Amino acid sequence: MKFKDNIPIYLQIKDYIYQEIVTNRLAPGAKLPSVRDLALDLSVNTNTVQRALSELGDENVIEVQRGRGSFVVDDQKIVGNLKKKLIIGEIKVMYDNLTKLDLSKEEISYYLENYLEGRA
Amino acid sequence: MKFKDNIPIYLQIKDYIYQEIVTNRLAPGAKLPSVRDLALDLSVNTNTVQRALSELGDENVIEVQRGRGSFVVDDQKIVGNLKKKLIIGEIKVMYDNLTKLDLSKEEISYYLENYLEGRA
DNA sequence: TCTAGTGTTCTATCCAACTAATACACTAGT
DNA sequence: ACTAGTGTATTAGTTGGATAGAACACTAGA
Repeated sequence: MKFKDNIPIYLQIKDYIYQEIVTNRLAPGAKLPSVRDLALDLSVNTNTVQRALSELGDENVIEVQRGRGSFVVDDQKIVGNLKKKLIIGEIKVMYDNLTKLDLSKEEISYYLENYLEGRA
Repeated sequence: MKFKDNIPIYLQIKDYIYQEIVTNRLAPGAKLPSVRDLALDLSVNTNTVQRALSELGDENVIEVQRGRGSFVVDDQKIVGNLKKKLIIGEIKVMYDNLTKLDLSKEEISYYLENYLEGRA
């Protein structure tokens, strides 16, 4: 996995795991790879993975069990809420940043339609 | 000015100046505050401002003149292109991130409409 | 020519993120 | 009991961003 500069790796790992969960590649209740395996896969240090998983545990997105492993929270509703939260979060950041450029709601709407058309 | 953690301050200063230019609060050809004044205004170190301005200069968004000051590039077309580039950039990041959550173009469109409605 | 205002450079220090290597603590199966 | 696999913690070292303070280099006007 390739990481962007200027954004802490442990945050990018969190995002990666969010994605795996929301897309159901890591289903509710599923066991995550061990911190050591993840570190190998992502070519980062164990401590960096540890930090990411630890925060995900604090957020109740995964359940971290000493000696057993880490597991996606086994609750479809929580996962659904997470997905919605991530989606709205992305849209809000975009909207707020465009607002800072003095774009009106109508202008934002216009640019969005244009962009989506280009993806047709 | 308040800065976010996890994002280098000099990058946030760049974004801030982008905004000032694109919104015409800093018109083409206008003189920017000195690095020392900017550092005071933003409550950061001179060197941090220096780094931001230096990069903006490399990008030809401003013209940095030793002994005179820094000036917004005096070319309406360049400013216009900058604005478009920033807008498309914001939208692209949002779109790509939502795609990573396995959302289809139609789903993205749906969530966007919903969000914009809520801002009516 | 002097001076105030500007950008530029340098040295030193601090801190968070990251790495490396190792050890510790717990769990489950044999 | 032992062992393999797991999360957790510690100590040490590197790097990039940010700070502080000072000096240098250039410009324009008095």
